[in-house]
Amino acid sequence: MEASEIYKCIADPQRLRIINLLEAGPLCVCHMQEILEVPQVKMSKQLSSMKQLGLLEAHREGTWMIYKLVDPLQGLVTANLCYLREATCAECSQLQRDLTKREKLILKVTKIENDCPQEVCEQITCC
Amino acid sequence: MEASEIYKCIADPQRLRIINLLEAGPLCVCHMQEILEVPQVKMSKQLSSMKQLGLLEAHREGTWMIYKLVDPLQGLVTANLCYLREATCAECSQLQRDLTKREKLILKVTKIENDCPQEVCEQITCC
DNA sequence: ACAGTATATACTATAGCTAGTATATATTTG
DNA sequence: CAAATATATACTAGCTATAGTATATACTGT
Repeated sequence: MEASEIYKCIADPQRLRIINLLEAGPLCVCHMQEILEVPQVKMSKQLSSMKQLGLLEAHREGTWMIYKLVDPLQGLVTANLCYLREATCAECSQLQRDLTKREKLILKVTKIENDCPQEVCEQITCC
Repeated sequence: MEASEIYKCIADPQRLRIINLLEAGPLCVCHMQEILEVPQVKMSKQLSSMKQLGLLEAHREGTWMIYKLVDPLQGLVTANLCYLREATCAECSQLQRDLTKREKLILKVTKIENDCPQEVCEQITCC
């Protein structure tokens, strides 16, 4: 994976937000969709292109597809995420807001609705 | 300047090479052209788009246009350059080779031909 | 087997990017 | 002012990326 491919990927704010979310833990498509508020088809296409690129991997759990960052994640991506989370710009604060939204969503689906893949729910109990 | 604009800029290997070169000191168009071996029109267009974006600034010295990175350079750009210069990938070693080529070219135009803008030549004597 | 939910793919239209050719501008030198 | 050098811009064609709509697939529960 060349640096330029990674930059092209994170040059799209939406894709950067996806990486930011997944860096905090695996998620299924519908939850990412709810957090980022994008149409299903767009989310699905972005995820599949990022998987193709080698940044993400996915597995099925029932009807859910759970995506996560490849491990170990490219150092270049990590370095940029770290930088952006500390920085002050419109995009950067969006990333923070997404993480907050993620926390709330996981709590909701875990404790109230119990409508959540195992792998995602477990994040709450173990963190 | 948003992060995504910066990423879109450095997602082009050619533009990244330009930034890499200029981070080492100001250069005129024809010298960058010689180092990167690209047609004049391409070089000129890329430089002007990067100037428009706010990453570069230029001034004229005779028939030469001297470009340099804005000072202070966006931290995000600096951080990525540092990372890439240490990393091992095709693009990264190209950056190193460009810097070497730059050294040689400046030495040549300064000492032998004396065909070099003042600002560029001075880099050799003062470093 | 059927209905419902979650996700992916095919297809199309369109917008944005890039390269290339030709031409223009700015400056210096004779 | 003419010629030479360095750089920029206008215009065009081709390519790539993106969004949207419709449809398909995979799985679960009844």
